[in-house]
Amino acid sequence: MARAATTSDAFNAIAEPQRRAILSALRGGERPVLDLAAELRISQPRASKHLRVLREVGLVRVRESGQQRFYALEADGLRPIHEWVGGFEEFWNESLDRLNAYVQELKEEDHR
Amino acid sequence: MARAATTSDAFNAIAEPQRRAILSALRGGERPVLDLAAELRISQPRASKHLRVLREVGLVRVRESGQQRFYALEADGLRPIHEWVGGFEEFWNESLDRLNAYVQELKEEDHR
DNA sequence: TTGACGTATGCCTATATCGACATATACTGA
DNA sequence: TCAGTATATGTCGATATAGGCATACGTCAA
Repeated sequence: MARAATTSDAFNAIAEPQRRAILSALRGGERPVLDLAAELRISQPRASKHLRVLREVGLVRVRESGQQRFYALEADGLRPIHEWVGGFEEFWNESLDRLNAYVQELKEEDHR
Repeated sequence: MARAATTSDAFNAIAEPQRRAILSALRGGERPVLDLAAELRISQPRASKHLRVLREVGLVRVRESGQQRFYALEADGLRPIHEWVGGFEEFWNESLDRLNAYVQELKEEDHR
């Protein structure tokens, strides 16, 4: 065996920074491919490939209109991730020690 | 250029199912390596390597005790992910259509 | 019908793991 | 000192992308 397939679920889909950027860009509404490619400053083929991955894991949907394809968020797919991560919420460290350490850091940065 | 480095942030760290399993297992408290390897049914070297990745991105910390190393959750590292994903919360689809479809699914499962 | 435009895909190269194994390192007790 | 236990690491083989480029495909306007 070797490296496991990665493009098969939402966890892997959002592991790619540019794919996260695409999802963020789609928060403003559906967008055609070239539009997204331009905003992310990547080639059109690269955009299409990332969009394909996102589509396959159900994070975006497509609407065809003439020669354009408008991609839109399908945010429900992010929900399982939010829930999984949220399961660790009770372990987030909120102690005063931490807070103090943080404040110290800020101070030291100030003095540089 | 080629495939981007993946082991460098929390998003990538949790893209690996076994690493997610390790984090879940650590919710019960710190555990030595062999213990985790046994629970996940993976080899000790594999466990050590996954733990190294998790440590490098700040999702676990180690406490040395004799010849054992106890790994513990450092859940703060998951927080940025929770926040990023939470940013899409407003787009989650809660329409009645959806809910109805879900109820239908449940009914159909019942009739099988 | 033809040419331009918007997208999707196939091919190729470089690289990053995953997993298995063997082995090095470190600590412990006899 | 020495064997035994718990971990970490290096190496090797297989495989999965990311990116770039060329190109196929479908739509539209002239």
